Amino acid sequence: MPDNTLRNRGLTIGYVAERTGLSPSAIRFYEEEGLVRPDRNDGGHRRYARSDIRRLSFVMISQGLGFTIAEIREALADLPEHRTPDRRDWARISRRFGRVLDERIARMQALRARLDGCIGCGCLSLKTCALYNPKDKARSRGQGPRYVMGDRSDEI
Amino acid sequence: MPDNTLRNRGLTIGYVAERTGLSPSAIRFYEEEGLVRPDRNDGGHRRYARSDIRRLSFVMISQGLGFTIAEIREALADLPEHRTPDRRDWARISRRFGRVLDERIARMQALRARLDGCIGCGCLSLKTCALYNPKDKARSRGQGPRYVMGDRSDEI
DNA sequence: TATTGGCTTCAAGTTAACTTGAGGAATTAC
DNA sequence: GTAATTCCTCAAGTTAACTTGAAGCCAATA
Repeated sequence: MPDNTLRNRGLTIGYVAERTGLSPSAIRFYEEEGLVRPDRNDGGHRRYARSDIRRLSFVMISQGLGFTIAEIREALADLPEHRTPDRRDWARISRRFGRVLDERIARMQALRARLDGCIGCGCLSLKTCALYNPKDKARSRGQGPRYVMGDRSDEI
Repeated sequence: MPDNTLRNRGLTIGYVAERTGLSPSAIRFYEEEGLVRPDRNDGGHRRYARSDIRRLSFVMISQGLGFTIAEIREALADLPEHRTPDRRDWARISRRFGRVLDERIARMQALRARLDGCIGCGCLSLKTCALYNPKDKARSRGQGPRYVMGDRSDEI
């Protein structure tokens, strides 16, 4: 009575899909993206290791935290290739993601504070509007001051 | 000497683009999306009102805050159609967005806290993993407990 | 052995928020 | 009046993260 999860050594994509909740197409896509590297059996079917379930779970959790596949791939690149990743490995990656999350929260709070400062203003100019002017956008197209959200010049 | 910003009553798309920093194609796209409704002159060219600069600035700011076009459209639907929006209008919308931002920050902080709780765990199961299990995902495909990030069953 | 049913590849579709390009008309400048 | 801009529409391309479908092997089962 062969275990139907193990066919010709390794887990089938269907079983991994069952266990992770991902669709087979998503798992294949993650392979294209370099997040997993399953073996193949003689017939050309993918065969996964048990640790791939862990990897894929990490992918799902990371996505839930708002990370892109590129970021996740980079984080997973830190994992040992031939050793099963252990708690310490995951902890390292998690701490790294935690720091990124902290930065994001800080940025959101800064935006939030600026919005608070701007509520009720309504006639902001580019020169003074903190919301409009966060330097990370660098929208300066054309030179000279452009007044926005206001009617300070060239009234119609 | 006609003001080159006003051609046949109203602002040209080029001028509005200059003033907002948006590209003409983006402004046309926002029209398709229902964020602005310019007039047309006899030749079929778009003619914008001055208040459209304000609307478009609001769009840009809102996008910087992370809102989608659909959300922005909904917010702008609150604005009076034929009256130039005033400070009170903007303040109302801004407060609404502020509340949404607050929620987002809270959610991020909750995720952050869960990540902290999970660092070092490494062998989580679906039953106990707070990160994997946020109900907002509702990933349950197929019934029965699925263990993830762990090797608790069917060891290879 | 035959038949399901799972698995394979590859191409194309999906959403968001736009951009790019083609082909042509309107407007402005000289 | 003519050239140079600017604008028009419409179709298709772009990125991310996948899904869907077609056409056809591979594998488990009766």
